[in-house]
Amino acid sequence: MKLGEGVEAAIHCTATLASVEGNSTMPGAALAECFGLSASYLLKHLNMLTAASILESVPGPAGGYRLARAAERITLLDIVLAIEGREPAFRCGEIRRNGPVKIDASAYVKPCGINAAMLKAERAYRAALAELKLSDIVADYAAEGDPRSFAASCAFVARHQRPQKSSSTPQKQM
Amino acid sequence: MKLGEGVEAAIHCTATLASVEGNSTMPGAALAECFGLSASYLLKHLNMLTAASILESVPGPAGGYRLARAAERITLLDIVLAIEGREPAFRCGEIRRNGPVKIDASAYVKPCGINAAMLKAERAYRAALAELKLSDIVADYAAEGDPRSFAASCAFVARHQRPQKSSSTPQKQM
DNA sequence: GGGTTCCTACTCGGATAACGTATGTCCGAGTAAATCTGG
DNA sequence: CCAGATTTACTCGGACATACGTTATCCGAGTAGGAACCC
Repeated sequence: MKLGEGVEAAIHCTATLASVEGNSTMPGAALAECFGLSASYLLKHLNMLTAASILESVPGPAGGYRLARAAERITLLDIVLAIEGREPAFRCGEIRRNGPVKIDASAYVKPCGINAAMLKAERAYRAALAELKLSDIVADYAAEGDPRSFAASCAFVARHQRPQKSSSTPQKQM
Repeated sequence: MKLGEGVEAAIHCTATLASVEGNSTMPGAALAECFGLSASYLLKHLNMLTAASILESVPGPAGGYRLARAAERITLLDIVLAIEGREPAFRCGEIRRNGPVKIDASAYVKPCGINAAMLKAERAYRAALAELKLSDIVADYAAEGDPRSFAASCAFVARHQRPQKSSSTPQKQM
């Protein structure tokens, strides 16, 4: 049981993007510089987040990434599933059937109890992740984090964010 | 997030070993045959379970594996941690510090909020796994599983278990 | 001077290698049972 | 016939190759901005 390295980067980048104002975007290279990561590799993860409709990408100069929806509607579960895949961590290979004595398939119509137990635990994990909204992460960071690092992050975002010409989404559509 | 293939084998084997009576043992080769696995590779996982004090191994002829303690005192969490390691699935690389602007280390004395959130979810996962006792798995299998496969498993165990010398319950059956 | 056209520079996106971990296999150390031998 | 040492066969344990997945990198497609040019 081990999560990929990209999950951490994805969460940090998503949290950072939650600080950009309006429909401005932030280039992936800036995000990579922000966390000392390889820009080329981070793009892959950001692309996965885009495919999962968590981020939006704007090509061309002054382009970049932006949250696809409000931070209140993004959970850590969304990010983890986007990066690690939606498959359950425990995959039942039905090895109970591979024994030497072959039994009729009708004996295995019921799901494997071990698989059910593991999936039950995993549902608890995902439920806990679904409770954690990105907006809460950012709020906690602003409230309990060190003011110096918070200010530095805000300054970095303000320096690298590129306002859009209201191409796709106007100011606000609430 | 993906669990290794060996976790499934380890749980199945441990559940099977819960059916052997007294202090009898069952060879690893028999367990491998029971689930159609590679014997050489299964030994590695069984060895990990032994190192975690979940199983006991008896060398020599008529040797094999046996539960180190009652099935009521073995949880799925014990097995998963023995195979996958006790490290948390989410490893915080502290990438927040790797930014271009260097800030004094005193700004990072507080733990990373993202790491705290992920660990909180993982605690929920482990707590759910700790609630699942091996005895419950076996009981559910005996109660709700198909009688044919259950009988076949019992017959396989009875055929391959090897009573030990100090056993006070001798059973001679071929 | 204004509008149009072309060019450039910057962005994301996917295809392509290198590394590390998990998987799979092999042979050696150890032990208890069975056997052989001597009394 | 019984006791003891020896042989033996079976077990686990760790060391050695292999395969897959993740990590890391590069180059190409696309777009918007800016500059040059013509009217």
